[in-house]
Amino acid sequence: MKISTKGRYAVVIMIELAKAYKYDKYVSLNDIAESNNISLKYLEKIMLSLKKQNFFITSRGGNGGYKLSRNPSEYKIGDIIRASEEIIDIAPCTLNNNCPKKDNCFSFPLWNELSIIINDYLDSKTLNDYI
Amino acid sequence: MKISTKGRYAVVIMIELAKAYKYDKYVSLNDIAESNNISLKYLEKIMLSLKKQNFFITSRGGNGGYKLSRNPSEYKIGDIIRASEEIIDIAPCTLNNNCPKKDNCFSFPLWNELSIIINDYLDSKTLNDYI
DNA sequence: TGCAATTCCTACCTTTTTAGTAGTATAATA
DNA sequence: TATTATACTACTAAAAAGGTAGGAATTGCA
Repeated sequence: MKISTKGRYAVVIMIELAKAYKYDKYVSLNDIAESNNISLKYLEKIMLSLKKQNFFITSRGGNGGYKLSRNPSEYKIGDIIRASEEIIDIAPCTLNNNCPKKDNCFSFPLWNELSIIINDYLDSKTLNDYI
Repeated sequence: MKISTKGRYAVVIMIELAKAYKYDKYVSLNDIAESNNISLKYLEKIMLSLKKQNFFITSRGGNGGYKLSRNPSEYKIGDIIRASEEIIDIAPCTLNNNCPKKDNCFSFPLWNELSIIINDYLDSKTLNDYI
């Protein structure tokens, strides 16, 4: 039971962008890769997932990179992790919430409540809390 | 981010044993496997992990099986999942809690707090809550 | 006594997921 | 035009997940 590097790196990247937000400057992935000791190519791939959500605006070429399109406080950590294609769900029954036996299942309340606790926590925090 | 079948089935099995506790009867894995639609062989393997913790006493042969060695209220759900060899930890840094950079890490507080929330929840519940 | 039921134990195996890497195209800038 | 970036597609090795297979040991019962 863990959050994969994909979800974790996504948050790390977004925190870096959040830190640069007040300077209104583009941050290149190369900088993030080096300062966090993560492969550039892998970060590029993760960015591709996040890109679909319009989390940031980009610029190619020299002095280019990524910057947030909104204030850091408007990014929930839960949204970032979900966007990275990491599925935040504890069991198949909590993911779909459509297990036919859930009303007679003794363990469903456990997985369901835990899942809610985790999601609520991650949705209660924004990038602003980690700058 | 999910709990594997190993950890989930472990809890399912233990709940079944907890339900039978008041009758002081052995429950065979075959019964549990059939009523929960899980392969017997796989359950056997999971039991092997749990066995190390002296969670239950066993009897072979006809009318044999497993029964809890203590009152259901004395089994924390967290202990059961951990015994199943499922590691309940969100990131490497929360598992060892010895990342050299954790004091300067912007995301450590996030993973650390989430990890604590999950473990606290799972340790706050016992089998008695799911009978 | 012998057979059926059951746990105990080791080894193996297939599929999926994780965690990347490689290569190239495209765009901006100096 | 050389350099610095992102954008995108395809591939891959290693690990983890989710089992299966086979048999040995033990016990209860007819």
